[in-house]
Amino acid sequence: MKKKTSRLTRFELEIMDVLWPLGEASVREVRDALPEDRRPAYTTVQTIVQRLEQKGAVRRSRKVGNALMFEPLITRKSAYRRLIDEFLDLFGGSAQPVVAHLIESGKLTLEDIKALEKSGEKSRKKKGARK
Amino acid sequence: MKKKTSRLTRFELEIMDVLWPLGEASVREVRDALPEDRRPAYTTVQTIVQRLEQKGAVRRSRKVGNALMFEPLITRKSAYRRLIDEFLDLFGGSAQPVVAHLIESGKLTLEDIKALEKSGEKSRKKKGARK
DNA sequence: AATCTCCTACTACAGACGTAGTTTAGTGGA
DNA sequence: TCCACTAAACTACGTCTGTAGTAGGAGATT
Repeated sequence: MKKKTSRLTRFELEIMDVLWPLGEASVREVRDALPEDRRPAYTTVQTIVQRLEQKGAVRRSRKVGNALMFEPLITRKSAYRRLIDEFLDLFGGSAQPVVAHLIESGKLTLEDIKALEKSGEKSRKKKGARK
Repeated sequence: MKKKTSRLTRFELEIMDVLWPLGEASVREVRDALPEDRRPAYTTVQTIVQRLEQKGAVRRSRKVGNALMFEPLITRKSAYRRLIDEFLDLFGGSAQPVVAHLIESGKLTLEDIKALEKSGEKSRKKKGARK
């Protein structure tokens, strides 16, 4: 059974967003990949990576020189899903009020919907099998 | 200019969800309105209401007996919007990945979106003058 | 007046987060 | 071999949240 990975915070997610595409990275690489403006201290990134490790979201893959490499243990999809589910709980678990707001505020346009319609159909057809 | 009301937490939002429909309520009334299972101590609710007061989300409206009544200072709409905006920031500010996930997980159907889009259009037309 | 009750005010506290300094240890070159 | 780097490990700390206890006031009950 899937290990119950706990919720990721904003910053943790940002770091995962670096790791997911790279497959693996050292703390320094992660830090360097963050936008230059608000780029935290090396040790700050290190701390967060450690916390991600404790949470079971990443693990040490190998050592390069004297630096550890970290790789994701959870998928972007599962992390996103988790966040979204928790967020929806704030609104009684229903997506509708949220989406209504998105539309009302113009954050979601007809174009978006059309695009989603396409990819949504495709992926729904393609995957009868699970997750 | 609009006062910068800070973000509401899950529990704070739950309490606002009691206050919004009622218009005003005492701490006891708020507490009693919460679901009987997980109903926190009286003083816990009191603390949260006080924090809501500090955050500028509610204010004391009047005194009934020896109890204070509290009324919302912010609208549900603005609070929701705030939460949603912050949440979207987690995903780079775009609604699309979120909505894509909603669709994929079956939490939202295309029909839902279309229905919402219609009403959204209507309300957007209706109100050229904002907020 | 002495109590009882209910409410407000104040205080507390642990765990999560963002943030980072300090100490220690491993590695590659001089 | 010894040093300079750089990374890992540990420690720290303020703020926010959920959670609640305690002290003290004001009205209701004898």
